[in-house]
Amino acid sequence: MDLNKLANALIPDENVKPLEYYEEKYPERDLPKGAQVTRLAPSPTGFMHLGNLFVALANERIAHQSGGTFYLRIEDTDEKRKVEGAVEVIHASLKYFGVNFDEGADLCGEYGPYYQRQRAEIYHAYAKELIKKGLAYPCFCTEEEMEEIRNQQTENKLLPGYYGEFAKCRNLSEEEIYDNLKAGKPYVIRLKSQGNVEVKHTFRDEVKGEITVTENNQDVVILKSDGIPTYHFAHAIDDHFMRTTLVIRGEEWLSSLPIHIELFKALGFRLPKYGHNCSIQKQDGETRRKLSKRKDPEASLTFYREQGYHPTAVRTYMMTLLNSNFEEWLLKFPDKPIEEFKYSIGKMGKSGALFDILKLNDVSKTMMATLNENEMYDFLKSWAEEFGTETQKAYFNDKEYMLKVLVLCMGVGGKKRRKDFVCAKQAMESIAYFFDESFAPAYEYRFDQETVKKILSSFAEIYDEKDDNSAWFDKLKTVAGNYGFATDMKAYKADPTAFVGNVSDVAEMLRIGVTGLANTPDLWTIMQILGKDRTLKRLEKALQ
RNA sequence: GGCCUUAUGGUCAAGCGGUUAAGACGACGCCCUCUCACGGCGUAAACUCGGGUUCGAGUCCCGAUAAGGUCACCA
Repeated sequence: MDLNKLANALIPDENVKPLEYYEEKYPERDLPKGAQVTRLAPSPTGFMHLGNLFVALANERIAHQSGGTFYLRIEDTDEKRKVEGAVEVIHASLKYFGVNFDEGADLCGEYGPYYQRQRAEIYHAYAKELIKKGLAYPCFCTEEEMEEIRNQQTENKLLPGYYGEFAKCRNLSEEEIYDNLKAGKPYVIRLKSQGNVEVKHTFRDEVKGEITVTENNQDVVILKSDGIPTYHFAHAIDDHFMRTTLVIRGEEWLSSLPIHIELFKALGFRLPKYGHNCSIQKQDGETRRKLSKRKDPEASLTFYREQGYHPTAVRTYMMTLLNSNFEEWLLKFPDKPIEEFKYSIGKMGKSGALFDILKLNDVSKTMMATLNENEMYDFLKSWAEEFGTETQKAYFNDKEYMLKVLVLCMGVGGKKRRKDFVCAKQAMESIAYFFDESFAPAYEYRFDQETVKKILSSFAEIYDEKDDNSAWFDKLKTVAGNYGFATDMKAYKADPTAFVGNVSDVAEMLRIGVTGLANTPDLWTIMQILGKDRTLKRLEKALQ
C-alpha cells in the first residue's frame, strides 16, 4: 500500500506545514534548570469544579515555586459540551481564588493558540505523519458496526474496544479505502497500536510513585470524523509543543496513560512527567464517591463565592488536602503567605480525601480572624453587593456604625480575637439584629412573662448610657437582687434552691429583650453601639 | 468482569524495621465567664484480615477483603 498517497488523499499537503516548522515555531523554553512548565487544561463547560481548583493550585505552586511557567489551555474539542462564556467563568473563578496564569487563553504567550480548536492544523500535520509511517489509518466503521463488535466482545467475555482482530478497518485494502472515500463515507483516523496488553512496564508517577502500566493495544481514535482531535491526541501534541514538563491531573486519567505513552512514542516526542492526584470525595450513605456536580452544591466553585467564603480560606483548605505537612507549617507560621510554603508534589495524598466542610469552616474562621475590621468591612461589602439582599446592602450605608459592629463581633482589641465569622453569608446573618430593618426577634425566655417584664422594666428605668461596663453590670446585679436572683455565682452554686435564678439568667432576659437572641457578644457594648434610644425602644418592644 | 490505584481514630493525616502510634478538625468533659465565641486543660477514639521475611512489622513481600478510578468519534 502506498502510504504517502493515502496520507495525501486524507490530509492534503496544502492544509499543513512541514513538521520542522512547528518544532521551530515552538522551541524548547529558555528556563532555569529545574523549572517546571505546568498547565491547567479545562473544558469550557461553564462549570468549575472544586477539583479544578485543587489541581490548578498544585500545578501553579509547582511551576511558580520552581521558577517555571503555568499556563491555561482550553480543551474545546468537544462541540457538545461547549458553553458560551465558559472561558470567562474559568478565568474569573480562578482569579478570585488567587490562581494566576503566566500565559494561555486570552492572555499573551508564544506557544499559542491556547484553544485546541484553533490548533487543527498542527494535529492534522502529525496525523498525516502517523499515516505515512503506517501508525494510523482511516476507519469507516459505523456506530452500528461498533455496537456489534462490542456485543460480540461482551458475549465472549473479551476486552471491549477496537483492537487486533476486531479492528476491521485496520487491514482494509487500498481499493476498499479509496472506494469508501469516493463513496463519501465518514471516517475517523485511528492509531494503529503496536502495543500488547500482555506486556507491563513500571512507570514513575510523581504522586503515586512506582506504578505498573499495561501496554495499550487499542486503536484509539485520534481524529474524529469532523477532523477535530480527541483528548488523547491533542494532549500529546499540545503538551509537546507547549513544552510542558510536568502534568498534574486527576487520577481518572491514570487508566488512559498507556494510550498517552504510546502516542508520545509514535510521534517521537519525549514524555513529560506525570502526577496523578486523587479526587476529592464525598460520603454518600455507606459509600464514598467523587464530589458530584449534580448532587453536591459544594462541588461548584460558585458555591464558595455565593456563601462568601474568603478565597484565602478556600485556598488554605485546599492546601491542607494537597500537602500533608501544610497544616503543620501553617500552625507554625500563621501569618506567612501561602506562597512561602514549600510545596512538594511527593507529599500529596495517595488516596482520595473526603471533603469536610467542618474542617473548611474551622480553617475559614481562623483565617477570617486574621483580617482587621476594615478588611472585613470591604470583604463583606463586596459580597453583599453581589449576593446580599437589599436590606443587607443597606447595612453598609453607615460605615462608622458597621465598623463598630465588626469590631465587637470580631473581638478586635481583645486579648484573643473572636472567631464568629465563617463566611460572609453567615456573618451577615449573625449581625442582623444590629439593624432595625432586619431585627426580627423571636423572644424565647426561660422565665415567665411576669418575671421578664419586671426585670426588663426595672432595668430600663435605671439604665444610663454613660455607665461603664462595671457600673452597668452592678445595676444588672441590683435588679437581679431585687427580684430574688443570686448576684453571686458561688452563693448560687452552693444552694441553687435559695434563689429564683442567678445574674446570668437576668442577663439572658435582657439580652433576649434587646437582641432577640440568647447568645451574643458582650451585651454592654451592644447597648453602647445601639445607643440609648434604640436600646430603650427595644426593651419597650419586648415588653409588649 | 478486565486493567490500574488505595487501605492508620468519625474526618484529614504523621510515621519510611525498634515510638507510651504525633498533630489538626469533629465529639465529649472541666476551667474561665453576664450568655456566646475565644482561650486553657483533659477524655474517648486507629494500624482491614490472613500468611510470610526478620531477633523484631503500621512500616517489606504474597494473598484475601473492601473502597475508588477506568474501559466513547467526553474530557
